[in-house]
Amino acid sequence: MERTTIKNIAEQAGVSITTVSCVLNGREMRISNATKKKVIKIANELDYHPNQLAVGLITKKTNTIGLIIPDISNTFFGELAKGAENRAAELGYNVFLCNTNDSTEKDLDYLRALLDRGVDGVILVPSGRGKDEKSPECFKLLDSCQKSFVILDRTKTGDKYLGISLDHKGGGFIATDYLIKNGHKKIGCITGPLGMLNSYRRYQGYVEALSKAGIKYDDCLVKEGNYHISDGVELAESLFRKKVTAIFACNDLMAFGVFQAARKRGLRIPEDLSIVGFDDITYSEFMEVPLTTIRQPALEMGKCAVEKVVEMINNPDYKRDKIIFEPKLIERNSVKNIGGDTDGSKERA
Amino acid sequence: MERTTIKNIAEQAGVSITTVSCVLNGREMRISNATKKKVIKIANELDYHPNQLAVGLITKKTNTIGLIIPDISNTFFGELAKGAENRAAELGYNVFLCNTNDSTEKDLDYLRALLDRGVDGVILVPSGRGKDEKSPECFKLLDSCQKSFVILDRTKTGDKYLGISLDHKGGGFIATDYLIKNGHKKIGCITGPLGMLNSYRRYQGYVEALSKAGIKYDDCLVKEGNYHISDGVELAESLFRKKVTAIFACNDLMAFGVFQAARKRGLRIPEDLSIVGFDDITYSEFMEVPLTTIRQPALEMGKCAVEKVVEMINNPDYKRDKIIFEPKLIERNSVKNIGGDTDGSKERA
DNA sequence: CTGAAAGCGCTTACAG
DNA sequence: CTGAAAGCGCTTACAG
Repeated sequence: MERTTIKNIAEQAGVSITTVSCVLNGREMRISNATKKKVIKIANELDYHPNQLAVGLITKKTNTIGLIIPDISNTFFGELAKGAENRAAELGYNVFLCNTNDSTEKDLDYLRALLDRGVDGVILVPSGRGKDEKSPECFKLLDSCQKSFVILDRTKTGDKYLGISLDHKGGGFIATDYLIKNGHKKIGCITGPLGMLNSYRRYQGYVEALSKAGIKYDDCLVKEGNYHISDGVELAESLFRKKVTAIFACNDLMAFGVFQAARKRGLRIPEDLSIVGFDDITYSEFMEVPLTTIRQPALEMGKCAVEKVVEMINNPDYKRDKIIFEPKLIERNSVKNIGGDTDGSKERA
Repeated sequence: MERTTIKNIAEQAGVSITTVSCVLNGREMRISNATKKKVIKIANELDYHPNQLAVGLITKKTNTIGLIIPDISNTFFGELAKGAENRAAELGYNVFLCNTNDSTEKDLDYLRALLDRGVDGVILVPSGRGKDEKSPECFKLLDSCQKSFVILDRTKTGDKYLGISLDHKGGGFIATDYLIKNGHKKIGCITGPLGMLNSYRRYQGYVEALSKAGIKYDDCLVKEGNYHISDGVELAESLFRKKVTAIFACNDLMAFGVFQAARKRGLRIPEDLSIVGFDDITYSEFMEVPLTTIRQPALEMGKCAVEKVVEMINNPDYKRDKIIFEPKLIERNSVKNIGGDTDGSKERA
């Protein structure tokens, strides 16, 4: 069963391939209704589907988008990808998924591969920790390749690209401020890698909330992690020793780690320790004590990313603005009011 | 900056495109070292990368694999996808990710799209609940399209395809048997949709373990869910009323739901209720009480799937066997020994 | 050692 | 209303 081609149809219909192509593509050349019907009928009978390689080669349009992501098994990125993929399908695009394991070298390799495959646009969640070897090359290629692309989540400050991200600083602020409003003064912070801008911004939000409340910043209360559960476990330990009453974990995974460390130490949450996370991944709601956290709308962000690339594809001089999603506090049960002002407070547990 | 083509190189080098193609592809035609070097040098200077659409069109090989999956944001599938994607990259393949939201119609649409794009093989995790409208069409197409493919996870019994899955019945047996060995006799079971073979098999394992232990099967103790956390919450309630001492939840997500329902009811785990899950997703280890569960090696299964398609691609008459991964009991803290025999028991909490 | 030619499956001016 | 021809960017016999 070879695939049927336009040529097969032409032969059976006794017309030229030009005619077949035209009726199948609805070209306006007033083709007689008779041959039009005949061609369509035969095409259906033969279950004709155009070879997209050939179409792409000639039209320079593949209806294909590349999605480069650090770790698809990470729930946050998984939702980003899902949002993107679903929206792409709605808009008639297929997506190439590229998993980089946070290696900028793979960013570059994949970008090349995508370009070689003629994708119409690419969505990039850049790998790495800030000072990456291949990152500059990757962006250079992006600049020169004339393709539509958007930087998702891990945008750079002041860059000239269409970037989609969250107000991470605002998120860090809200999280810390909420803790402060609940009477906490000795607040630990487990950050992500500070070389990554988003991590740094969350940390800045923490600093700013402290400062605004007139609480003296203490560097000993800040620990740099790497967004893994294990970091939460380890770094929480040293924070416990400093007698913090609350911890702002810069992602939910590390917050889970804190839960675990607390359990081991016999600390009850939120009675003995309050926690706020960041991301609001699906599982946060189902932890032993449902986690209060800052929500990132991952699904919508992924969706937005493909909408933007597609807009750029259809309109090459589309304005490359920045799209900043709003962080949102999701109040659950991991924070205890230990005597702050009443607004924003919440008694439970 | 147009992409450089083979023609550009040929012009600059003053040779034919045939020559360029040959040296770049290492064809054995004893091309003089001089022109060989010249061509390569120019190709590098111009940063030449072959247009894969053209290559694919002519060679009928795209080094591309389609991966059709029900829900990429589900941790289990996310890991499957990650394993697949990483291994594909190692083997020189790019993957098209297709997210079906468990719709067989999308299975079919995507399969068509993949075929139109000339993928060399496809990995399918079929959608649906058993009695699906589009499922037969999808398999018919798979049969007739002459492509290498493997059915992953949701294999059908007795089908003639290369299927990769787990011994689900064995897993259900191990889970239930473990509960029995820990002295439980009144064991509830929250199943997946029984129209899905894998779900049914897990349930069969439960039935078999009961029977082997001489415990009378009670249909009131079995509730059919849909693998969502919410199912766990709801169905656990009715099981509590039946006074079960243990619950086998047929996936970890529903086990999380049971945790939540138990919490609401003031039931302690494992003191008042023992639970065993299925899948061993990342988060299970970090629940309030680390979940005892049956592990599915998702990463390896994804990896295996691409290895098999690639083998089939390279060797069209590759034997289409079945690959069955072994389920493995992961003992953690959600089961209490209430007086069973000592082997397999575990005192904690 | 090298090139002209055909062709992969399509689209699109252009000419009847 | 319809078709011959050129061409997308490549590969591969085939002929020198």
